[in-house]
Amino acid sequence: MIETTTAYAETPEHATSPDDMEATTEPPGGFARLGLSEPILRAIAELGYREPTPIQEQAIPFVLMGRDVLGTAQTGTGKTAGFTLPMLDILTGSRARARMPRSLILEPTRELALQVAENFVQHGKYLKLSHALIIGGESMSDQKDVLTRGVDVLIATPGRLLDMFERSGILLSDTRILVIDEADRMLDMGFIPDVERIVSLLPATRQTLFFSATMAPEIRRLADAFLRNPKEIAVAPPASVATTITTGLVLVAEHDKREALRRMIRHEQVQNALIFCNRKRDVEILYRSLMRHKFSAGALHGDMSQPVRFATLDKFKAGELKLLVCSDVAARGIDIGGLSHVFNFDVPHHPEDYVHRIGRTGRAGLEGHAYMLATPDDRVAVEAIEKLTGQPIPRIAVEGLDPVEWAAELGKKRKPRGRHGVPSQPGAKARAKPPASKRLAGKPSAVPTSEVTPARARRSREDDLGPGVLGFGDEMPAFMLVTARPSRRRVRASAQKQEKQG
DNA sequence: AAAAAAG
Repeated sequence: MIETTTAYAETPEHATSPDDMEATTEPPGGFARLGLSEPILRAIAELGYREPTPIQEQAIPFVLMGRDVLGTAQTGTGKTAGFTLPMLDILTGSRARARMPRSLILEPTRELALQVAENFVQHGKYLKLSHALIIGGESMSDQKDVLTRGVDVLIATPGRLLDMFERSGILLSDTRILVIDEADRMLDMGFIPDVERIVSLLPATRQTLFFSATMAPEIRRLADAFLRNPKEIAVAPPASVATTITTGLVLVAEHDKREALRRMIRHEQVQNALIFCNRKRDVEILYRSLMRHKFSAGALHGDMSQPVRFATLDKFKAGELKLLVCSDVAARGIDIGGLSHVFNFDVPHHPEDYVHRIGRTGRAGLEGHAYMLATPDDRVAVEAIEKLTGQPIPRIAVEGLDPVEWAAELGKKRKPRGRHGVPSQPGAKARAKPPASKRLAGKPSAVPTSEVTPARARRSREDDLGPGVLGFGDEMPAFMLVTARPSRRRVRASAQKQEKQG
């Protein structure tokens, strides 16, 4: 791997300003002004925090006052410290009783829960507070043991928390601080009934902090139900694309996607990148493909075991992995410092997901890059994204790939599939021909057949399926490799089927 | 259309 060595404009001596000197020895003035106590100021000074971010500046004093807070903010705005720091301050001084956590933080994903827990450990370094992480996929008895000893802060995903409650492992009657984080995502994922149930188990007299990246009407209704006279705080307009992110869109044929991605990765100065796929199985396929091509890559999606999920994320954060192929499990919240690139290998179906995905880069004022691959079928989804963000995504070209154009409007529909994702057998005659609209459209074929050489097609398939169609060796009949469009998928599917059987 | 979270 070739590392680009940058000539630094400043020598280390020049970089050490009086400001830096002061910050390492004394609490940062900005945070002290917010009313945080000395042990917390010391911890955050050691972490290198200088000045509070806007959300911290606005939220911390009100949380310390015991007010409810309704915050519109995404991760990367310093939101987490905005609630952990004052919570630590409030909780310090008295002790937790067995199985009666004094505060509860609800997170939509396990990775986010872990991240918040790490924040508590760092920020509470000089305090004697305990926490428990209550999430699925890991030993319940270990989690129970911690709870029995008594915890000040419980950080949980809703499913496991309720499970634990039903098994009488937890009493929530003394939980006087509640944080609902990433409320919009909880809503998207259908967790709201669980959240409502959990809230009903908490005392009515409590302090509630409610955060969401957007404040859609449904979210606001929830906030109204959970909060009392909240202080409202907003720091980032929803659905905006930060100006520090360079975006680009590559229109490419389906079978060229992996090749296009590899070329982009090699061409760009990629420090570390998230690569999003829409489906878990595509995460696996792309991950294996990148490994075969000797990239430093890992994979992350919700069907992987929890220890592997955390271990992979750790490695990626530590820089041991350069690329992380992932599903939308990583689209929101996960805070990875200095991510240079986000690649959307698939166009997300929900335009908001695009905003969340690319929001993983271009953070903390650093330059970010967000490139997306689109196939001719993705036109509608791309237009929806551009409409939402109000910014067209500049079209960029990747050298050496077949030029393609958007599919005709009526041709965008996917062919219905038979059971198990395998197209119905040829007997279903309606499917043997392209839709009439396509034949009549008069557009040039998206991929000129003459340019799809058997070698190219074979390479593409091998990338996908390993050895290719079994039984033909290198003498595979040309018709199986390049024919009219509708059959390509069928050939692949049958090859896949053959491989499974053989 | 699919992802996440309780197994």
